[in-house]
Amino acid sequence: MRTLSRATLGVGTSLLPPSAGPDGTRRRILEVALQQFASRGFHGTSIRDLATALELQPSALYAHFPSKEHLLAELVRLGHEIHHETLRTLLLESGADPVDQLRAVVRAHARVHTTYPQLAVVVNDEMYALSPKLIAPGIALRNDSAALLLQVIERGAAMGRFKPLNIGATVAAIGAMGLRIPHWYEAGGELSAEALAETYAELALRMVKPT
Amino acid sequence: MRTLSRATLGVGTSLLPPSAGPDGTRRRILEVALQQFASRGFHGTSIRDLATALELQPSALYAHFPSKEHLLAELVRLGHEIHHETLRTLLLESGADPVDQLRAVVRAHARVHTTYPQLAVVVNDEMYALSPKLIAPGIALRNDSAALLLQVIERGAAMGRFKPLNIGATVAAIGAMGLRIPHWYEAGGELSAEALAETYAELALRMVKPT
Amino acid sequence: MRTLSRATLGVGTSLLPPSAGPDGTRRRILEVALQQFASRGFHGTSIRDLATALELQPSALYAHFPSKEHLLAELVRLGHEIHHETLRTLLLESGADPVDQLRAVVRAHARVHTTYPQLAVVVNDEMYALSPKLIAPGIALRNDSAALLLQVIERGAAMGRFKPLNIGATVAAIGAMGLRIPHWYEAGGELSAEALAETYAELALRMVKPT
Amino acid sequence: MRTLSRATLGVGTSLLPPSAGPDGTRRRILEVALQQFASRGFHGTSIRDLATALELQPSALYAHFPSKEHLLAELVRLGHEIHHETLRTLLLESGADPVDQLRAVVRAHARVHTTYPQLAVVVNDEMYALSPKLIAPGIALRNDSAALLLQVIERGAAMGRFKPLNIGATVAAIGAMGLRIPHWYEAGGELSAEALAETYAELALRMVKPT
DNA sequence: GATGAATGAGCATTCATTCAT
DNA sequence: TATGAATGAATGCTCATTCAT
Repeated sequence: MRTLSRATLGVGTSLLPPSAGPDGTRRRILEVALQQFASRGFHGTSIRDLATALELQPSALYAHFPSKEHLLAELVRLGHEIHHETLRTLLLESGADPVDQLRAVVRAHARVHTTYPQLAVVVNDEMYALSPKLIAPGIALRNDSAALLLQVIERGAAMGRFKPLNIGATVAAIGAMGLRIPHWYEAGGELSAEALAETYAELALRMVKPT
Repeated sequence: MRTLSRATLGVGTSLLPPSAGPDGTRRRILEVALQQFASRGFHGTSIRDLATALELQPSALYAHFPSKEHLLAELVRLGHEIHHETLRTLLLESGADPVDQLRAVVRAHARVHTTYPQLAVVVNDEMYALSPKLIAPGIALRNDSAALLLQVIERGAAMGRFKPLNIGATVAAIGAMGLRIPHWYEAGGELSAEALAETYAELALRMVKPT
Repeated sequence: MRTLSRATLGVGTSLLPPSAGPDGTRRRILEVALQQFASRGFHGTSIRDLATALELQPSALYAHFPSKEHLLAELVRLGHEIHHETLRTLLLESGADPVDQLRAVVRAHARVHTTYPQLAVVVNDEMYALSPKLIAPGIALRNDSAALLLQVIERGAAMGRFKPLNIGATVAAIGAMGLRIPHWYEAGGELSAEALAETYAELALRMVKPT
Repeated sequence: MRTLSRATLGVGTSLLPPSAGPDGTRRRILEVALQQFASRGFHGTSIRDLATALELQPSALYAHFPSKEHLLAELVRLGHEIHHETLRTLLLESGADPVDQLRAVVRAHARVHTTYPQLAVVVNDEMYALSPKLIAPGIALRNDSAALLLQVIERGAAMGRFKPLNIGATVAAIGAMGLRIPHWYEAGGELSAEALAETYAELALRMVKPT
């Protein structure tokens, strides 16, 4: 029995970043897998489902990926890569002021989730379908991103610019705000992605109550 | 190959609320299913997995539930029930002040997620594995809860007690904070559930910048 | 494309010894597998082939054996067991005379191969399809049997009753004579199984040139 | 899971006779196929296995052989050819004495099996994977060889030089001795191929008890 | 309530083979 | 000659579920 999709994920935006590789069957497979894993889950999507959507025989996929799990692993890798990359880039552009830095990190976090919502869903909700070996690099990158946010807030607190409550809980809360975006935000609606990012940055600043 | 569980979900707390029914095989099945659906997902858990953990034959489960999907439906129903019940109770106790009301709602939201983390995970992440018919009541309850939070904030804003930014985004953000708790919070750690609830209530108040 | 069977293996005799277990689906599966592995080989026989011959669904076999390989392992185990058992029994009955002993061993070896030809074929030709773990006990039993024949001849030689040429080669030759029986001998033909066993015993005696 | 090879087949000797054709990809394919068919069986070896060992793509093999089965057929043909050729040659050199003739035939039989053990294994154990059409010439050649041995013994018996027991069983036994050589004989061990051939010839003579 | 044998559909994956390049 | 992408059938096996006992 077919069930409801997880959410109406933004259509029309490109599903994958350019770093996913050049057009061709390999990229098509990644895109179809991304869409289906995001809406029906990894275990809820069969190789036949993918093949049908691709108008290919199931066996043809194996010329491009050694297994269904490797397909997921590649998507998770891409998702972590674009997330990490975006955070790093915007943070570097933001200067030394903790307020600007926090704004930059939260904005980046939000923008990644509005730009690549399916990728974010797969990374966050389906990553655990991977075997320990394939999951490890993802866990590491995720911890890196949390650490980055933590350092920004701790530095701001040390400088007296932030008055955070429990820092760990605050970091978790700010992270969570972005993580859930793909589950409710609709691209093309009345709230633009840029406005959402700006709002979330402002909310984060309020959470650490800067002067 | 067995894979990592979704998170180290709090062990030792009772998995299900008393409303799940009296002890017995039926309750044991619900508890095992809750644990496995939460850690491996609905599609990632087989009836045989459940039966093995229960030291029962797969066919024995069918004396208690008509299908695997009904098992999930019952868990989702219980999760929504306890969530709604908790919110309603704490809100009724909070009086008319929007600040107290917001504090009550956020506290309740957090406490549900620290008390029944697996149930929260199943409700939020696995609900979409249900067929449209079984999913509808859950969607309705969820919208109710969001509406409740929205009303509290709008009333506070109208009374001049809150100065929210975009209200929809704020409601989503506050909801998200609680939803992610089961994925990182460890019961018995240095942060007590009560302290976390208090912290999240305070963060929410900061987000709407009350006077 | 279906190919010729390995040989027209004796039909009408019971395929498996009583030690294979009581009648029922499990035994039927073993018998069908034995027949097909013997004639088309382990890799040339599919689970669907077995299921078709059994008038069962492929999945039904898995209630009785955990895998196709375990099915083969059980047949190999039975084959080694009956071989070892037969040799041991006849040898014990034969008294202390090396001539009688050699006669007993060779007769037993021949009789096993005329009585359970399919089992012998599977043991000898398909055993190597097993993984190292499952193959080990079979290798051990086989070496035991060879050692037994070796000891009889060596003792006879030490007593001056036998004048063997190279003992290792002689043991191999006597073993080989029996091993090939299922590939040419036809039960019910003009040569009775008993006469064949007697002839082979005599040939073995000639090979060690007893007085 | 990779499994044990059928036996430690003599390495270092040339796998194929010169008649297999000149060096080049075609011969390399034949050699690799011979090795793998001998150790894992025809059905247990895939075109991909061969291609991997050859460091070639699976499709590349089809420039040299029309199908996997034709590859096997060519190996079987070569095996029968070399066997028949060796028997014929040594028999022609042996003169008219039945004792010399039997010695020659058994020696030739043994030498073929020590010189081309993999080829012998493929011919004897895998021939039945061929379709009836491709298998027929092999069966014929094999019967010719048996007939040749039979005639030598019958002639010797008629001349009073041999006192065989049941002739059919004796022929089968002598044939079997050679056939099993690849399964136990190790080239380079303490027993030389020549010594083994000599021993087997002597054993055969003892079996027919020549004066 | 629970079991054990069975079903029929579906699973991920591998097979030998083809074909345009 | 060789490749890389593809096919279509088949592989061993697992799935949720049923049913007589």
